Amino acid sequence: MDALELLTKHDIKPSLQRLAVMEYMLTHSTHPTVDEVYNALAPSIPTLSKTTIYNTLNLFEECGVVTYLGIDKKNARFDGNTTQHSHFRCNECGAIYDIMTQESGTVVLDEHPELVVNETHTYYKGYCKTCTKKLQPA
Amino acid sequence: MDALELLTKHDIKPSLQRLAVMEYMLTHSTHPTVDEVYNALAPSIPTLSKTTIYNTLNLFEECGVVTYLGIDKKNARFDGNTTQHSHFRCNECGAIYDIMTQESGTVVLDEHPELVVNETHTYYKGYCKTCTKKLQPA
DNA sequence: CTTTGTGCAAATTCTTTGCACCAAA
DNA sequence: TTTGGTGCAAAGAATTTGCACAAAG
Repeated sequence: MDALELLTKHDIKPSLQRLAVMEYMLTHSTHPTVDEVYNALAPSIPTLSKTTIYNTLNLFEECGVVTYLGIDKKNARFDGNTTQHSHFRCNECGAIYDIMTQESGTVVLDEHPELVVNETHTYYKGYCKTCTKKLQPA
Repeated sequence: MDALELLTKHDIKPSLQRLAVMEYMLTHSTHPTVDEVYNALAPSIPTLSKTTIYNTLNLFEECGVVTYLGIDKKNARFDGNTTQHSHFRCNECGAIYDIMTQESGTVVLDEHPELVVNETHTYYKGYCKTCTKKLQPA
């Protein structure tokens, strides 16, 4: 599904800026911050403002077309891939990897059947291959 | 294990302030923010500064005696319970519940055996009993 | 003494808000 | 026109930093 279809499907009016942000999110699985999206798009949209990136990503998140990631203590990160998967973050270099996980249907918490679960987020933290080597040289 | 033992075991010098913060974290499973800890302790330690709470909680987190929770978009939250469990956050009222989960030993990600996993964080988001009722009255 | 923790104030960073202007229906 | 999006500048909030003083060994 391309950017235009996705926005239309969610009743989001497809402005130039919104299409550009959506397109960027769909083609970059880097879990970018607001700044990263802004810096990537600003050259091609000279009048672009960071406020618009905030507006747009917040709107997208409310509509469920991107996901907010709380994995990074400093900045908000967003993921354009809303299919079921989890994330690994390297404590050393900060790189974030996608980890594929099984689709699981409706989640019911055994001990808390009264809690209605809409989203499940799983974050792994540790060290990536490069940083493991760097920190424990042969 | 009490606050003093815990700090000593991690080679953290047990100042008055640090003991008070650790004690608070051990006796309040409310996943408090820096502000909440500060407001709770300030009356009994009149000279207390918020900087000290930041210093202390950051130190504790580095030493692994408290856990940082990225579940709340606005503020950093901390958990004095470092045993294996996950969290549920109500999208409506913001309440955070502990969800007990099975102890699982060393985690190895099937498709990424090269990633060394130190921590696994699972967050559920949805609606708690009270808010479910409120939003869908009989 | 010497090291280390504390706490004030200032600085930084991230994010939101108010408002005027622009664009599209 | 009227509605809604954009973007600037300012405000707001959370967190960090620099530095002087205090405390403990």
